[in-house]
Formats: sequence, C-alpha cells, structure tokens
Amino acid sequence: MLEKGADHFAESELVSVLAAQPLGMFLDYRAPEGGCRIGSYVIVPLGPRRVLGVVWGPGEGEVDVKKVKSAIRVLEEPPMRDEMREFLTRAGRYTLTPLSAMLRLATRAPGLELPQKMLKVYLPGHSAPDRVTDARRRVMDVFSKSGSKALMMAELRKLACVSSSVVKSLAGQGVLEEKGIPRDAPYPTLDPMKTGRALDGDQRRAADALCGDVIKGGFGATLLRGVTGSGKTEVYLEAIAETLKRGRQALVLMPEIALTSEFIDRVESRFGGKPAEWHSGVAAAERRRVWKMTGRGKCKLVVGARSALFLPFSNLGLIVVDEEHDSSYKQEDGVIYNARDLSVLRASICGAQAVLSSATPSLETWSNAKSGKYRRLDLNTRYGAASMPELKLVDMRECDKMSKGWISPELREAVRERLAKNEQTLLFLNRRGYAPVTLCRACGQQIGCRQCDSRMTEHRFKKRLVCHQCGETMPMPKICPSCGAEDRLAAIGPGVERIMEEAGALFPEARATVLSSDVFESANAMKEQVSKIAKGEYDIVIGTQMVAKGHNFPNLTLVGVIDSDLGLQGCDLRAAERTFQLIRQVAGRAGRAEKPGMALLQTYQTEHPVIQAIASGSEEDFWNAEADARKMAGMPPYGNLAGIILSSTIREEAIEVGRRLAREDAPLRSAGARVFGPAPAPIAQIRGRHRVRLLVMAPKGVALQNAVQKWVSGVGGSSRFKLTVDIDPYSFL
DNA sequence: AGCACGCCGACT
DNA sequence: GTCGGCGTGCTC
Repeated sequence: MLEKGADHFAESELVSVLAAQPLGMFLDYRAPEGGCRIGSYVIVPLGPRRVLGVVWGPGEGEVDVKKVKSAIRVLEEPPMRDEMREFLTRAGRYTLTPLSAMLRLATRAPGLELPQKMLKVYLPGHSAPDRVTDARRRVMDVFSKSGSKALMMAELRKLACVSSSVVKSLAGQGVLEEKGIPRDAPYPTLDPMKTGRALDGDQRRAADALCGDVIKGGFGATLLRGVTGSGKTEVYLEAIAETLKRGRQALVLMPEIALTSEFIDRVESRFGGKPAEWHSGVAAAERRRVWKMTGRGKCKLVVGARSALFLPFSNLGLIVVDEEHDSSYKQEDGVIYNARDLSVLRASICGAQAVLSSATPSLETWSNAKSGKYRRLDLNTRYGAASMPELKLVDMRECDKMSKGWISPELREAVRERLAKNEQTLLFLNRRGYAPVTLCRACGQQIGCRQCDSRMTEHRFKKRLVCHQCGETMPMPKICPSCGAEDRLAAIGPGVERIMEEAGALFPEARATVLSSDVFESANAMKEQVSKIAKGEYDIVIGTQMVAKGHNFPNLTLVGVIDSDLGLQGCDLRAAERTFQLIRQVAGRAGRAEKPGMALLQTYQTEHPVIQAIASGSEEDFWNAEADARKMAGMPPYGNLAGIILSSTIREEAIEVGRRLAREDAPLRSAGARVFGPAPAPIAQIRGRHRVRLLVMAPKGVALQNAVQKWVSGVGGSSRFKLTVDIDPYSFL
C-alpha cells in the first residue's frame, strides 16, 4: 500500500494528482463531478491546457485553496491499479526517473482521453415493415440466416445486395434496430485447451516446471536456456496456455519487431486466435485498443516491444522476455531503463512469473540463476553441437619475431590450403577502416577529432579520416596538424582495409573483398555483395562484425580471427561477453554440412581465461571466467554502476559541469562510491547537443541511487544544460 | 511539455 | 515607434 486513508473522494474534495507532464511534483485539484478514486485517470486543467493525470492520493492542501481548480472529468477506463502505481514508483526510484515521466510511459496510447468511439450496427427490431419489398426481404433473410448477429452497414449492404437507403428506412420504421457498440472491440478469445506440439524430454520437464509455477501462483523468475531450435518458444507457449487457463494475462517481450510475426503465427495455430501486438509499428487506433483492452482484462495475450511492459494489465500472470540478453531491451534515450530487469520487478509486484529466455544469457541472468535467485531450466539441443568447427589458438607472441604484418604464418598456410582446394576463407577483424590511430612521427601526436575527444580512424579507400565516435570526417592531411611536419604521419594498427592490403600482397592470385558497413552505398549493394560471396565469386572475405549474423556461405571452411583480444581491452563492460558470443558466431560460419570447418584465433593472451574459454568451446567455463573477472573488478552484477550523461548545446558547459561534479564527490565517497570521468559520451554529439559522461562505481549493497541523487541534485547549469542518469549502463567510456 | 511574460535587435 | 527573436519561469 502506498498511502493510507480513504480511496474514494466525493466531488470537490481535495485530491493529489500526478500529471503526465514533466512537472516533478503533484498538484492538488478538487475531485470532479461524480467524485473519483485513487488511481482514477482524470483530465485536469493545467495553465491554459487540459492534461491527463492520475489521482495519486488525498490532496496535500499546502497550496492556497483559492488556487485549486477542479478536475474536469474522470476517464471511462478502470482506475490505475495499486500494483501499477507501485511499479511506476519503484521503477522510477530505481532508474532515477521522475514519476511523471514514468506515468507518461504508462499512458502512451494516442487519444486515451477521447470518449469511446461507437460503431453503428444493425439488429432485427420489433416492428413489422409497412410494406415488404424484395430488397427488404433480402435484408431480413440475412439476419435470419446469420442468427440475428449485429452487422455494420457495409457488411449488411454487401450481404443483402441493397443500398443504404433500404437499411435506413427499415431502421426508421423500427424493423431494424440501430445500435452503437464500442469501437475498441475485445480481442478474440484464445483457447488454451488446444494441445500444442509434442514436447521431448527436456522440453516436457521445462514446460511442466513453468506450468507448476503458474498454477502455484505468485512471483517467480526463471532462466530458460536453450540454443536456437531447441524449442524454447514451444515451452513458454505451454506456460502461456496455463496462464490463460487460469484467466490471467500474459505478456511476451521480443527484442525486434521483425521477430513478432513468426511468433504471432505460432500463437494463432496454438490457441486459435492472434495475440495483441504492441510496438512502434502499430497504428494509433490499434494501440489505443490494446491499451484499453488490457486494462479491462479483455485482452489476454500481448506480444510487443519493451514498452509493452507499461500496459495497464488488470491481471498479469506471466511475462516472457525472449532473447533476454539482447541489448535492445535497454532503452537508451528519454527514460533509460532495461525492460528485462523491470519485467522481473513488475512480475514481483503483481505476483506473476517472469521467464527470461535465451540461447546465450546475459551474465546478470546467468549469475542470478547460479545464485538461486532465478530458477534455471536448460534445453539441450536436439542435433548436438555439430555446427562448431575446430578451434585453434595462434600465439602471436611467437609469430612477431618471425614476421611483420597481422596475418600469422600459420594462418597464411591455412589460407593457402583453402585457396588450393578452392574453398573460401573469412578473415575477421571487428574494426572498420585502414588504421585506428594516425600518429605523427615528428611530434608523437595522434590525430584527434575536433568534435569529440576521440581519435580519427584512417579510411584509405575513401582517403579520409573518420571519427567512429561522432561521424566527423576530414580529408587525409599531408602535414601533421600539430607540428606541421610533412609526410611524417604513420598509420598504427590494423583495420579491415589494411588486412585487405596485406592479403592482397600475400595472395596476389586470390579474389578478395571487404565486408564492412561503411563500404557500401546502400543496403542493396551490400546484399548483392553477400550473394556474390555465397556464389563463390571471392576466395577471401575480410569482414567486421556484420559478417557474424545470418549469412550462409556454404563454401567457407576457414575463419581467421585477426585479433581475438580486441574486444577484451576495451572499456566496455560487456566486451568479453560480446567477444565470446561474436567469436563463437563468426567461427560458426566455417564449415557447413559435409565440409568440416576450422577457426584460427590469433591472440597475444593465450592464457587469458576468456580466450581459453572460447578455445575450449565450453560455455560454462566462459561464464565462470567472466564472472570471476567482473567480481575482481567490482563490476556488475557484483557491483553497481551509474552513468551520468551531461549534455548542453555549449560544449564547454557540459565539460565544466562534469569536472565540477567529479571534484565535488563527497556524497558519493561517504556512501562508498567512486566517480570516473568526465569523458566524451559514447555518442558525443546528438542533435547539436554535446554530451559528456561520468561513471559512478559502487560495491554491491551501496544505496547507489540515493547517493547519486544527493550528489547531482542542485548541479544547476543553464537552461541548455541537461543531466540524465543511466543506471546499469550498457556502454560507457 | 506548452505557454505566457519579458527584454533586446531589425523593420514599416 | 513596433514586431518578434527565444531565454525564464509557472502550471494546483
């Protein structure tokens, strides 16, 4: 319970209203005509406007009663439930988001305040017609055949082959009854009693466990782990069936809209009806219908994007987060939240089950399962792990003495073998351009970006320097911008273009190409190149991470990872996690069907636990190693992080406030937290705003949110200045 | 978020 | 003299 006292207010009693406007405070109003209750959605006057709000409690009465206006009216929708208000409150407190912004998320359906639109339908009435004509008889026949089902004018005209005047005149005589029905119709009922596909041993066990939880009722969280094709969807469909049987609602979150259509088909064949859809691609009227129907409990199953988590479900019993590791669950602008974490919070508040499903769970979820906070259910593959090629490490410390360049003798030899056999090789390096660093040999200065403080990457194909941080580009200079020395600029380190150059020199007879997002004019040009590669028109493909996903190159039997360590030294917390998944994905490109594949991983750190884990191919080993590393570093999930993004149209202001905050860190220190930075934010400039970032680190158990709030409150700054807090950031510098 | 109020530069 | 730029502040 959020507050005590009456939950019903008679007309003109004082109530405290939270407006869905960025006000940062509650406003007192008088209850409207007919009274209202806690949770009522109300339209209130705010300045010259009328805005949507929710009655949050009794009026605070701290403002002059003469200033207090009356709420205009209560919406027809059922009041916001206590559990929803608690969810918004706690989610807002966790993400350090003002409650009004949270309310905004929860009322993001266009035209909510509009009265229910009515649809005119016709039914047989009680009078007899003054005259019976052929046309009139056809109309009456339609109703007798269809069992007096209500029909819209368009349907009726079509079925009876009459014009609207016939219908109108019958209605005028009372032969037909004209009725308005709500336009936002309830959703088709889903039939959970239909049986799904047959499940095998692991799937059956997992489904039974989940259904058991649903039957038991109350909160629980489960990691459902299984590779693609292991039947995760089928398993959670069983849990959905069980939820529907008990009259409760289920929500399935998906990371990408593209993935929903296949799921919708599965639902239709399993339950005999489509679920409601909620994402940015859904039209306004349909969004309103989904919102209203979930609130009235007339919509039992929703599939949607992360924002579906804020729908006003009346009896939510199950939340499935499909591909829970996917980074698109992290909302990065506006209100910053992670839908995966908030799903668990919402489930815990409304006594629902949360099912986090993934082939490669995030470390957070893996560790929650390991500690017993979440239950873990594993589905083992039906077809074994046949798709992984032989993995071999190449120690680059050995090679350096023998040769220059980035392609080791061992990898060279392997490439030559493929060339002789007419098979393809993929050289993987997750770095665009020619060289990541351009250094002046005269003065030692690196060429930096003028816009943000990062380094410029040379793109030799385009003869330009490009900042991968903010997109700034400039022509490749002849003289050093710092000291003016001529022809002393040196490219340091490799990018895919440089590997292309080296491959060209080593294998002049081979047909080689670069596959990198920046070398194509259009998506179509890229697709064309991909299909050329698939057809075998190239012998060597040099690619960035874009080669990892989906493309099938049947003649590819060798993958060389140029720099396996690349992801590991970055400042991105999930770099290792992603490196692991990426290298496994890339290595998985090698060898299909009858041709066995091989992957050579070049590394300077053969003994590094992550590299070892990748080489051994054991997932559990990797997670254990990664968990140890994060534990040592005090990183999530064994420590807490908060990103502070300072932005301003004036670059100096963002930096200045950043420095000041970093200096005045007493509130953080006393709580046991530390601050790093300021540094340019991952996207240093957005829509003319300069962004700077601070990172706060705290050991587990520190009330990080409180400390951060205390610390940043009253930073001030001009009106162009804005501060945003990103709790549990995904990317940081 | 809007929207008004208010205080300084280029026009009829 | 005024029109209008958008910086500042308020909304029960």
